[in-house]
Amino acid sequence: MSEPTTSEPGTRAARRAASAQRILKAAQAEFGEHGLEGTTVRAIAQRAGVDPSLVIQHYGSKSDLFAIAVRLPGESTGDDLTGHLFDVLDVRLSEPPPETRALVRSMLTAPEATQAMRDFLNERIANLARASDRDDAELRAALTVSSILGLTVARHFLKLDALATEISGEQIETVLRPWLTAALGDGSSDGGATGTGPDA
Amino acid sequence: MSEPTTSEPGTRAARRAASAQRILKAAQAEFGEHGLEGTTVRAIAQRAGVDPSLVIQHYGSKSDLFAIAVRLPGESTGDDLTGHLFDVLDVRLSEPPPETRALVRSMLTAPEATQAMRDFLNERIANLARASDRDDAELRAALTVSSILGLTVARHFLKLDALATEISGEQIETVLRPWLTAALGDGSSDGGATGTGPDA
DNA sequence: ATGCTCGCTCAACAGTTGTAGAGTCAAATT
DNA sequence: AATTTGACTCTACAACTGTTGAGCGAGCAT
Repeated sequence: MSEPTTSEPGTRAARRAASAQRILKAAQAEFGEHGLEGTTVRAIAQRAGVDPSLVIQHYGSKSDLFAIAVRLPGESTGDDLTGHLFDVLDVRLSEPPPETRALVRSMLTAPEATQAMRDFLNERIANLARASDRDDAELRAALTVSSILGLTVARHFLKLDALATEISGEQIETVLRPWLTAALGDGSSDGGATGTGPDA
Repeated sequence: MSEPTTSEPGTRAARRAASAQRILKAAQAEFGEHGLEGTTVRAIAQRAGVDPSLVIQHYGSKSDLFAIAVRLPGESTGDDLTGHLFDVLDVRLSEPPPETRALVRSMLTAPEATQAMRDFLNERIANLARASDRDDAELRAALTVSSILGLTVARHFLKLDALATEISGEQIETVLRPWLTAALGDGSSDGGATGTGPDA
């Protein structure tokens, strides 16, 4: 009686949206652990506590769900994507968000993920290179971004001993940041360590 | 009449060995392109020009074949493994060997490959760190190795624009090597460059 | 030449996969 | 209260997976 008719979030449509979200979260987690090919629709459904066919009903297909779970960028300039890899570096390196985990996990085996990662990193490199006037700026930017990628993989996916989750923290940033900034701006044969002057 | 009895490589056993090798090469190529889960025994067989069941007859199972195709190190100190990742850096960065491709491709999705990669890189880091006396030597070694890993992934698997196969060559090494050596030996806040003394 | 050996293929199976369609039951509408 | 809606589950299917065992046919020893 109290509420109008159609599209107001009441109980049935809200529950449906909640289901969709639960499925999406489950999918991100599962994709992030086992990759696109490694995760089954049934596993996602079980994790979300629903029937496998409901997953399809909601998202059309496993591939579509993956694309959404990973937020494949269309061709945007990357406004909210500016973080994605770099807040893993800039802010603090604790744990990558689920979407990033899902994307990185599949980037070597799923063509869609490879393409998405390639696009993302290419753009990131171009942005970085644009800030420098060196002639090898692009190569240096690529090396920088590659290093960050390697660090993410080594730390959060391979879980190397020296980069264990608890051991490091911001110690990594302390060592890495001047390294990277030097690599971007400073030449190899040039003399001065002209970094931004990090605290001792 | 001319030849003895049993194990001399004549025509039938030699052909068998040749088949085994052809299967192995096909497996490495296929694993290197699509990863462990992404490649089917049938695809390997077709590439080798044999029946799928022969693949199993030769190598027992798909997992066993993968382990051999990737040469999972048991616990050895890594004598011939010293190359594997570093000759991709040191010698010249053209194309990783098939075994490396197969291993890297699956390292994020196949637990066996993850473990193998982890072991390999951990040991590599330990070796590198042992050559320095800094207290953060291990962390710096890990960062160095991670960078190389990231570069390999970005260049040969993601095929980033700025690291395209033809564009770079040894230019990458020119830029990267002093960068890495500096990162290993030289501190950001410390004054003295007490490293091994890079040329130029 | 004859019988045996054995590298290889054929056919098949049991399990798993993504996905479609019919059916169910509670909630919303009248 | 009766009816319709629609979110969800059940059942099923066709395709594909790794793997097995029987059988074929060429190479070997006698």
